Amino acid sequence: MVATREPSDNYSRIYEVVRRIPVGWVATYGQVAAVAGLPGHARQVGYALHALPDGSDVPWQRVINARGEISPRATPGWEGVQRQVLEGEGVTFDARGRVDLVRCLWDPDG
DNA sequence: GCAATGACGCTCT
DNA sequence: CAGAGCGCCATTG
Repeated sequence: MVATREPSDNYSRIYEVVRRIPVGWVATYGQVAAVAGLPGHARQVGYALHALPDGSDVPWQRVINARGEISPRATPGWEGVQRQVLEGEGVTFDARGRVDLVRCLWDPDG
């Protein structure tokens, strides 16, 4: 049943998926989009997370791009903070400052 | 309703 | 592996 779901509802769907990301794991925008039911809408995922208010219960910090890099936000140096936060959760990084997707990539099926 | 923007993804070089 | 260009689609002005 479908249902005329408003555009904002799509955002909620993305938030739900991000909330399902366990600590110590990370997911890519494309993955979140696919799990949320919006394959190919990776951009909208980033757009939705951008609209997230500060203090939300959505760990949007665990969402990164397909390359395992932290997308540069409007706040300069934020990616440095983000990296430390993820490290505190148990996420491993490589010498290039990228997340080890082979080790910490979240598996939506599991 | 049209044009521009955007926390991206993929492919080629 | 790294960098640049093109494409995708929804939201905003």
